[in-house]
Amino acid sequence: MNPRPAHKPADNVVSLDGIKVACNDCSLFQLCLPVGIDADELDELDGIIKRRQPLKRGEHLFHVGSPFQAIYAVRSGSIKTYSPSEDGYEQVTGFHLPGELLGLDAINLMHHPCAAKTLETTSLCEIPYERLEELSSRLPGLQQQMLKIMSREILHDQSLLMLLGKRSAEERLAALLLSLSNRYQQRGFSATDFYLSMSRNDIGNYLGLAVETVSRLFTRFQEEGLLDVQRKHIRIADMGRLRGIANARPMGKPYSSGQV
Amino acid sequence: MNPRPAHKPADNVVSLDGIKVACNDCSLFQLCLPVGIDADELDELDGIIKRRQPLKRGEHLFHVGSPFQAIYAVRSGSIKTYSPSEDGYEQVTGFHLPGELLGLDAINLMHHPCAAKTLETTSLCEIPYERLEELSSRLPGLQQQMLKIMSREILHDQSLLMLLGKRSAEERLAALLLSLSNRYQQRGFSATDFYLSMSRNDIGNYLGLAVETVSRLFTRFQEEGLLDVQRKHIRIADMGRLRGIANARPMGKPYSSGQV
DNA sequence: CGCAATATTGACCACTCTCAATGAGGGTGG
DNA sequence: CCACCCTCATTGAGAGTGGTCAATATTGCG
Repeated sequence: MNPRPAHKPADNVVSLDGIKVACNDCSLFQLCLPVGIDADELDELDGIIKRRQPLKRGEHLFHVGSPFQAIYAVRSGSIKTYSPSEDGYEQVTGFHLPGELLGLDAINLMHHPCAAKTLETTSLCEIPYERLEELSSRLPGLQQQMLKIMSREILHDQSLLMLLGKRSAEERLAALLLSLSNRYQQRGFSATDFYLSMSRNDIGNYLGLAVETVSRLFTRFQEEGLLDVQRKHIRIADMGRLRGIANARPMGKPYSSGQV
Repeated sequence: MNPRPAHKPADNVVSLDGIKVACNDCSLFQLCLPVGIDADELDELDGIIKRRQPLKRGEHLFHVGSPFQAIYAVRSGSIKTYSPSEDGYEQVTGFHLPGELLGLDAINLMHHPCAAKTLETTSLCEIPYERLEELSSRLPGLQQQMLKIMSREILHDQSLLMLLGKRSAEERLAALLLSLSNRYQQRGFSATDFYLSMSRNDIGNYLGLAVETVSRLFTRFQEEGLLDVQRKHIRIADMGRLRGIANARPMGKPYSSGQV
């Protein structure tokens, strides 16, 4: 598994060696990789997965309120999820890179609480939820795995909460860049060199910052030698210092959690 | 189900009519109430639930890193969950009222990513996860219900994200008060009259605000005739206007989500 | 080549944080 | 039963981060 030199748009098809082809092909290692699923079961899972035609940039995978029929795994490209409130105001709730799942937040009410839109040309796998449910009721390993993935999602949201609640603007941006870096690296891409498929606007929205602030931060980081920024192409020049910023002690007082 | 006049500390034992006693007793209607579980199955579920002795204010239910063995349902009292990072800095991630579950975020890694601490005398039910897993592999209805609950948790976190990312201080506090109001009302307590079991410090931390800001907001809301505040005792005097504040258009620009 | 969308940069200002002091409860011990 | 202490809550004054508004670049696309 030699890292590609850089992640470029439309160049980010996942491949993971040592994992069953079927699963691999579909970026479903989140469901399959961990323990608890054997070869036969994997074939079964593979059987219910549909490959979809790639979506072009800016197309919607689903809208708010769409009936929930399937969860999706990104094969290549990237997707943003966002929940529009009234009047065109939105909150971007996540960016989904190859190998990552989306749609889990729809299980509760059986319709999508957020919309999903491609940030570039994107291909996906579709996993019909009904059949997944049926399958997982027969395969305890799969069921456990589902719960774990959901749980991980909760964890992710909670770390984001920490980010929005207690971090300064530069800490937030640093954290996002490191998150993307890690996630690309996990998929076999370069950790220091990648393209941002999302706009500055999306980044600002996601991090709870104004676009202008994001822009200023990118230039500042560049000036300070942390990054090489060329529009959407990012090179992390000083990973160590970037980590230092992202992991800085949150603002606010040390907060002694109370009495007793 | 006649609403109690006000929720007071140690007065908030849940009771829901029309639901099986066993389940009712244990505030587990989240697992049982919705479709998909019949009487026999409910007895089985009831069988694995343990009642615990009440915890006193300030006691921990679990710490960060504690091995995950059970999920918990609050019967009476209230609990805060928080994830300490290094050096005593914390992020309060949630307040859990009677009838609500906690511990779901531990399923992924099998240890608790956050700590749970009682805000007052609190009694709980304990549901051993191993046995719940085993049971839910036999009862498809229960399994579905588990997924739904997890999914709801994700939803909840996402609305919090919106709150922290795009809302002004007063919108955040208004939203929290309304959330508590709704949750108390759902459990049969007064929607306009309740006690805050958490400190101003906890509130500020949860909402990403300084304690002083929270305090100032309470006095301002009082002056404006929205609330009657007497320390921890809150009476919502103008529910309509409070809703107006909480649902105000988020700050920032209307955000036209991009091209295409 | 020109328009439209996106990004960058600057000036100004407001919201909220920080620091600091005071006030109010709640518990403990004399 | 009251004095004392400790924690929590409130209030004020000042400062700073990040938002708003506005003008200018840059890019991409038809």
